[in-house]
Amino acid sequence: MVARKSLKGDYCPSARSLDVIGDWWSLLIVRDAFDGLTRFGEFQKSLGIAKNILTERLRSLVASGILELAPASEGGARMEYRLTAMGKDLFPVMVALRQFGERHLFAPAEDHSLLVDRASGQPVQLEIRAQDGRRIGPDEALILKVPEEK
Amino acid sequence: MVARKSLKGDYCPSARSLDVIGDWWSLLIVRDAFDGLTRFGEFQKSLGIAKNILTERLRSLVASGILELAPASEGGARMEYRLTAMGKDLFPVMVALRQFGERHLFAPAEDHSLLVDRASGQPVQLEIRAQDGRRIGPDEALILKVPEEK
DNA sequence: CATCGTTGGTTTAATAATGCAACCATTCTT
DNA sequence: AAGAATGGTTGCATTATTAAACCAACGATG
Repeated sequence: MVARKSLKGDYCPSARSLDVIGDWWSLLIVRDAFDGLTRFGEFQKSLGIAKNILTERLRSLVASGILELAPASEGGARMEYRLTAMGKDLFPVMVALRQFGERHLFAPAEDHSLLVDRASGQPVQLEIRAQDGRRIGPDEALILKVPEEK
Repeated sequence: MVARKSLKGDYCPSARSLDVIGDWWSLLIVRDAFDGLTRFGEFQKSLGIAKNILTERLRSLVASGILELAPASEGGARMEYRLTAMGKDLFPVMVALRQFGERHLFAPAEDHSLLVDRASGQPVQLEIRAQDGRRIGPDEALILKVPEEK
């Protein structure tokens, strides 16, 4: 491999996002973080990831500003990994992935975990809307390219 | 690597989604497909991906039901890769990634491509709502686990 | 209809990423 | 103070990705 291509310079925001969280483990770590996990060992047990890889991914997520390393809330000298405000902004990504998986990757009768509104206990929904409130699907949308700089 | 772990059996729908599109290239291919690309060569040029990897990823996306291989619309014997209905359901994932990137991965003055409503030309928005219409953030939501089978 | 360029790949060899297991220093527990 | 748990690091084997060369089929051109 001649060095994995970086997408940092791409003008497509999705590409830049993937540059930060687009590898095999990062989003799973983030998912677990949304799920309340904070400790190295918790992630390691939950994901079954190799420890050296976990070390690197956590470091990378911290470096990107998605996680932060804070003194553990229970006092001890131990540290814990927590989602930053930026990390919490990945929430819609997680919900979108979840919704896709629910719709297409489970048999009709098969159980799966469910994301609910804490207040009502009812499932939450994700919607894409135009500014006038119309729901927008892929065919009603259009990507406006930025002019090539050169 | 001793065989990358498969998440097919996971009860978390996000994990299963990542099992299908969670690798380094697949979502970029899907992004380009949303962007209207259909041909092998178009993807290859757009992404700068090695051809053998592109071959494998396209095959995998077809096998997963996200893309389909159809006779090219312009008549010839050539084929083209098109998003299936299932593939189009990844739209919210793309929008969510885009939104995250726009918010956090660009300098204030920096240009980026923009997703707009085809009808009005105005940017589209992604929202997560409870059934009563309240907007929901990560702290108002809760993942209901399915009981461990064993 | 013979040739040439394009498309859509496959193969090969080199290098990078990942995994596993063993090891280690520090912190908790008892 | 001894032993276990936590949070890593290191080395080696295996897998994935890459670039580059190669190739077969198709289309266009003369």
